Amino acid sequence: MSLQNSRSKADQTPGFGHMAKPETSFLSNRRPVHELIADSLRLTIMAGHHLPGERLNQEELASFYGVSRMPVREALLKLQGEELVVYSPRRGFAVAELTVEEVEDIFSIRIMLEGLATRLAIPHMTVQRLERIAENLQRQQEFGHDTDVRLELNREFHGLIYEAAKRPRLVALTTNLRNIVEAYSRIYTSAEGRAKATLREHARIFEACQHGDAEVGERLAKEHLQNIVGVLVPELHRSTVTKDGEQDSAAEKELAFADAD
Amino acid sequence: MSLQNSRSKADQTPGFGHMAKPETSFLSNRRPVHELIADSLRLTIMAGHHLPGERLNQEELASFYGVSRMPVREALLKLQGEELVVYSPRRGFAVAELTVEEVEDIFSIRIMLEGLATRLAIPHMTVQRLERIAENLQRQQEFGHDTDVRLELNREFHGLIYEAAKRPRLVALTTNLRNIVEAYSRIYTSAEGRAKATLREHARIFEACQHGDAEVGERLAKEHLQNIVGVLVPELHRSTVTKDGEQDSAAEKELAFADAD
DNA sequence: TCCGCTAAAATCGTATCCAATATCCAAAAT
DNA sequence: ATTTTGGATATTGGATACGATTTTAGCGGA
Repeated sequence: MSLQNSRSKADQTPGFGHMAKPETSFLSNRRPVHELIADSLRLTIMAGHHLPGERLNQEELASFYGVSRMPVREALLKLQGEELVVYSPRRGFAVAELTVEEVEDIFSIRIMLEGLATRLAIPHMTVQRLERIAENLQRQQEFGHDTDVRLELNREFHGLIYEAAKRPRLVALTTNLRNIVEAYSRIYTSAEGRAKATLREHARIFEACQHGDAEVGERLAKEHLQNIVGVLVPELHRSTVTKDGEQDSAAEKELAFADAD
Repeated sequence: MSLQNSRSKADQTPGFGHMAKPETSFLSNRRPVHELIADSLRLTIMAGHHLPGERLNQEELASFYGVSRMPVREALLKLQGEELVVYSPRRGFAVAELTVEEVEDIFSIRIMLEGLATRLAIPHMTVQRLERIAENLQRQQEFGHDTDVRLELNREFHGLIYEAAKRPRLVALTTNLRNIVEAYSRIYTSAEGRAKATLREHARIFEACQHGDAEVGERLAKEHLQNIVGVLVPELHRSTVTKDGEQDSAAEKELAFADAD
């Protein structure tokens, strides 16, 4: 399991604007414990530290975080709303498990929404934003060896673009959809040569942003995601379907995830 | 506040398939209390019985439902994940309040997603499903006078179509987006002559389903939603912006919602 | 191997308690 | 008359303890 995590970049409380709090070291923070736990759990699930299907024992989590069960339950409920965990009465919570079809489903939605977001964003590009994106691309080249860092930079890259669209709901949705499939995307990012291809595709999207060409940007963004599905889906099929067409055991699934890291 | 509500048609627990429970009269049900409360609150918010921005007092809700505060808080957390309520630390929960821009944002997403869902659904239409849709249309003509019933039938109509697309995630997303703007849609549905226009548009979408014409169906579904925004957005502007360009007070907003019912 | 039974564990909810923080209203000051 | 301040009150966030119910796991036997 992950260590205590205090970075709240992934903070997506949709409601009131209440920020500018001096961030402290986890349990001494002003934010409610259930939010900190929700954020931490979200990140560990996205990072694949909790495997899909894994049961989430409330007592265990409570003692791990050093809190009572109540804020843990609250955090889990919130994550249920985000569809990162599933809930079954009297059986509790488990990390959401996606079929290959659901992954495809979600990606096809992402293709539409992120294509739209890119197209809407490009006309609003400022010099400052382009600089920040360029700097992100630089870091992608430098530090893209570690999967965790690469995915983090990836989120930031697309986030910087989509933000410019000035469509908070659209951005929130794409973020959520990305979160849901993030654990599965790790399989893709470790695939042969895809890291380099991703970098190339990002660079071309950036060029479209520079040139202000919204149509091209949209097309490239869509193709980018399409390429990911194209590699990811066969890989998922390969790692979750045995010769007799049955699902893998949890152990084999764990293996598939382990070698993706 | 609304009475205790036991219809769980809008039940959209995304996780495990755990249905087929004999529905009883609210608190004597087997389902966890926090789920029942979440469902009830979701419906009352969608019905506009809790106005946007209204604070949701936990103690009050607990005593209203005759339970302790814990399941109420859990229900609120879940609804926060669905973006039907917003949360602010130490201040609690309030019904989510959308700006006109956010309503437009959400509708433009709905147009894409529901257009896609309609197109994908039409090739999978069965005779049984077409019959059910036809029967729904019949009821729309008969019982469409009451806004609540009309919106319920509306949900069912589109739900029946989208279901056929066999894309559970896509359907779940459209359902959620619809839920979020439902309270605001009430303003639209009460607008002059829109009820009849909606019926006509539904009938034409149904014809496209019958003829198996996916492209036409998609176009009609999109136009249908576009027509709704076209009426709704000016109406929202009219009812939330004063002559000097400032926001209305809560009292005036309540009025605007009241005459929409 | 496959049942069926029992024991252990986990969930769900109540009740109660307390600290921290908002909220509200009245008094004071500008 | 409006704004500011102060303090009482209400509400939230969380701990803790307890009980009821339900899963789950283990184990012995056919």
